[in-house]
Formats: sequence, structure tokens, C-alpha cells
Amino acid sequence: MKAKPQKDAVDLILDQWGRERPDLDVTPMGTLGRLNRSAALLQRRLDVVFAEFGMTLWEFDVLATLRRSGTPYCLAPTALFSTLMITSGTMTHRLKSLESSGLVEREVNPDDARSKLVKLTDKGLDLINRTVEAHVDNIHGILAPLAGTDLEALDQGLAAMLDMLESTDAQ
Amino acid sequence: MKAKPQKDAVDLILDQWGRERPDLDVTPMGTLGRLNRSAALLQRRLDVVFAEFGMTLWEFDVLATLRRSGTPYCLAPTALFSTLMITSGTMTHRLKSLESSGLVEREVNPDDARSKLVKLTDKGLDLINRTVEAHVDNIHGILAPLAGTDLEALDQGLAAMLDMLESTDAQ
DNA sequence: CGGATATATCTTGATATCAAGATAAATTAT
DNA sequence: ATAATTTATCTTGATATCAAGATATATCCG
Repeated sequence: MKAKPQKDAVDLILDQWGRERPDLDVTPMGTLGRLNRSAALLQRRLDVVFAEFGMTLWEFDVLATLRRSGTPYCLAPTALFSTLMITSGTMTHRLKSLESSGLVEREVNPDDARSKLVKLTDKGLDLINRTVEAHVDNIHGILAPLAGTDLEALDQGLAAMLDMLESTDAQ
Repeated sequence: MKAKPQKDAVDLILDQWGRERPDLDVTPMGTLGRLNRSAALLQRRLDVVFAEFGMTLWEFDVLATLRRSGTPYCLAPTALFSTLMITSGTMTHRLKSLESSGLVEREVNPDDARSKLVKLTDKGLDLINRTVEAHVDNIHGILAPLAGTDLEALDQGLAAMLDMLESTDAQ
């Protein structure tokens, strides 16, 4: 067991709770606090690269989902908003915006007239291809200091947590 | 090395990228994807308990920050929004709302007339005391399936990541 | 077939958030 | 002391999001 080198922002929060509510075991707050705080700090770093390509995180998310689905880079809106964990109304707005930027186009779904499919334009395909390369470089660099045992422990722990959360998700 | 029992949502995404862009090493996308997805699923579970107390996550965050600061449960707005990683403008709105709900009150800062201090009311103190107990119970229950080696690995990995992110944060 | 139900999407109205600028008070440097 | 700078907060305008309801199409079942 190796002691942690220094107190982080979450340790200070746990110390405060320990003083104020010694009757509570707040250990799990540490896990969630570090998770959320890490996510916030990470997003700031990702945004820097997205901004270089004139994009925001949500635009990247939509374009990347279409891109990784493979040719013809075309999905129904429901597939998109389910994957992205957002509501259908939010998807409507995102698609309108991406369409007006010329990054996606809508086309008739021959199999289901309730849907209008969403398809990457040539411009959208080129943009996401270039952006994802820079993004992957970026996250490699960000996580590099953890390479070794810490990153392995993190990946293992996160995989276990996500499996648990997905399997016990509300029906 | 133990194989992971089943593919989660993020594994499928990595599989797609592996097929579409075999030139990229997208491993770090798995780490970030599981982190963000876990955070989203967790928040939904936390919201259930907060709703039982008529609260939202952001209200809990503000009241909890005041509560754990200890008596007299009183902080300047800057201390609050810095801790909570939000902008000053967002803090203004949150405080206005909490004040109109009677959960906090504002008072003159004798040391610095630029600030009006934020203080838990008796009602706010009682509410956060009760809510934090239910919240701690809730997160204990949520993480219980991981108790054992997975949770330890997760905590260790998250602590390492947060230390790294805080120490390499933009100046 | 035709009615009932389910599904896919969009619309509407309310919130929460941020970035940038405005205001006011405190501090620092002559 | 006073001008310049820094700090703390609030205001404003734009955007992203969600929940709930509306609409249109598909599917199922007798």
C-alpha cells in the first residue's frame, strides 16, 4: 500500500465531511467526486482541440457516431440520440445546426417514412476524419502520464463500473 | 489477466473505430468513454434521491458546499463557484433561486463590501442534513456491487488521474 | 381490412449554462 | 493621497438542454 503523494481537491472535501458529519461514511463521495471532477477537467482539454477544427464537443459526438458507423455514414435520428444519451428534442436541434453548417444532410428513409435519415456530407466526412486524428493524439498525450499501472487500474475499474451500471440500469 | 465477461456500450464503439480507422490507436477513447458514460448513468441514479427531497443536483451541490464548510455555514460567492467549477454568472442565478426558495440568505460581508456572503438558513441546513444522509446511503448502495478489488482499482486509478489533471491544469 | 397500439420525430416552453462586458470595491505603487 | 490595477460580483445575450405534448407513420390483431 503506497500513500497518495498529495491531497487533491476531493480529499479536502472528504476531510470537511469527516469533521462535520463523522456519523457518515462518505468514502463513496470520493469516488464520485473524482470521477466528476476528472470528467470536467478532461472536457476542457478536449475542447481545445475541437475548437482548432471549429467544432464543439457535441458536434464531434454526432459526426463521430456517423463516421464510425461506416459507409454510407448514414443513421436514423433515433440511433443517434440513443447512442449519445440525449433526448430526441436535443437531437432535432443538433441536426438542424449541423445541416445548416453543411456537415450533414437529411434524406428520405425508404423503409420508414417516420424517419429522415442523417448522412455525413463530403465536407462533414473530411472534417471528422481530420478531427478524430487530432483528438486521438490529444487524448494519448493527456493520458500518457498515467501509462503503466495507474491507467490499467483505471481502465479495469471503469469497465467494471460501467458493466455494473448498464446491467442494473432502470428498466 | 481475466477476460471481461461481456462487451459494454463502449466496447462496441471501439470495435467500430477499429474497423473504420485501423490506423488509429483508439484505446484512450475507451477510458474516456467509460468515464463519461458512467458519470451520466450515475447522475440519473443520484437525481432520483435528490428529487425525493425536492432538489436537483445543482441545488444539492451548493447547499452541500455550505454545509461541509462548517458553522456558520457561510461562504463568499467566489469560494462557491470556484469549488463547484462553474462561472460567476451561473452562481448568481443559483443563489437567486436558492434565496427565493428560502434555503440560503445573503448578508453583508464586514471585511469586503464587494461580496455579499451566502449563508444557509435554518430551513436550508435542515434540508441538506437530511438529504446528505439519503444521498450517502444511495451511493453506498450503488457502488456496493463493486466492493472488493474493482472499487479499489477504480479509486486508485481515479485518484491518480485527478492528481495528474490538477497538476497539469492550464495556468 | 380497420381499429388499437406502438414508434419516430418534431415542437414548445422553461431552465441552466457560459462568455463577455459592466460595475463597484480593494489593493498597490507611486 | 491618488491613479492604476486587480478582484468580486452581477448583467446581458446567446445557446444547449430537457420534459411533455403533438403529429405522422408502422405494426399488430381480430
